[in-house]
Amino acid sequence: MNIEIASRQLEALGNPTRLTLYRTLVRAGRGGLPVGHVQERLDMPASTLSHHLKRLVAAGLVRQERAGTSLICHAEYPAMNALLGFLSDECCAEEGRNRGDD
Amino acid sequence: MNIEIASRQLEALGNPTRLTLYRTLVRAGRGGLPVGHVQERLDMPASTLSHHLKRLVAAGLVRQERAGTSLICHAEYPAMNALLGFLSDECCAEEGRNRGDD
DNA sequence: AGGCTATTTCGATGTTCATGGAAATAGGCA
DNA sequence: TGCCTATTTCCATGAACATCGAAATAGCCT
Repeated sequence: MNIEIASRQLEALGNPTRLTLYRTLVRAGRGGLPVGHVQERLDMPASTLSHHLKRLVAAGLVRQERAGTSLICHAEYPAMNALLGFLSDECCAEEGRNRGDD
Repeated sequence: MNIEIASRQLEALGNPTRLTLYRTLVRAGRGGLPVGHVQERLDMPASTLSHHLKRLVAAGLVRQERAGTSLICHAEYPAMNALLGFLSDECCAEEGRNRGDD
């Protein structure tokens, strides 16, 4: 994990539509959800959904898997955990070093 | 915590410059860091830094405190924890409900 | 092959963002 | 008050983004 990857993932999640989409997939669990199912659930145009999904996939937060004519989308839990770890990582690592009074 | 706030915070972190900036403050710990100190450390123009800092403050991720002519910046740890919680929250809440075979 | 459904790509439009120099402001000190 | 340092606001520019309809593509089934 590094700044480039982390910021790309955070940017991908930093849009209300995509965050809603991502959380829908996170809630769905390991079984995932077909694109069409997500579209109905979130009631958005297919092209818009596809666009956002592509960004989440490019960021490594979502994986897609073909099942016939449908595409099943899964949240990539390991990626999410790595990102969460990166954010809390090194918290306060320099604690005190800028004050020197304790 | 809700989608609006969370996505705004994630968007704020979703830029390499701001993420670096934020992590610098997170590492600094409770003592915080003056704007000028951050500027020297990250070697960026003051106006650019101020712009990014403003976004982090607006998102509620950073708090600023005057100390004479300097402004001390602190990472808002509770906000960070709330955001991390929101992301992992409800993970797999619907697990199995879309398949019905177990 | 032909048709059907699921999904993506293309293209256009308006919006927001990132950057940084120059000028303005805030606070402290003599 | 006048000066000095710290920081922000203003402004302009180029780049990236969000949205969505229409057309294209992918994969199945008969």
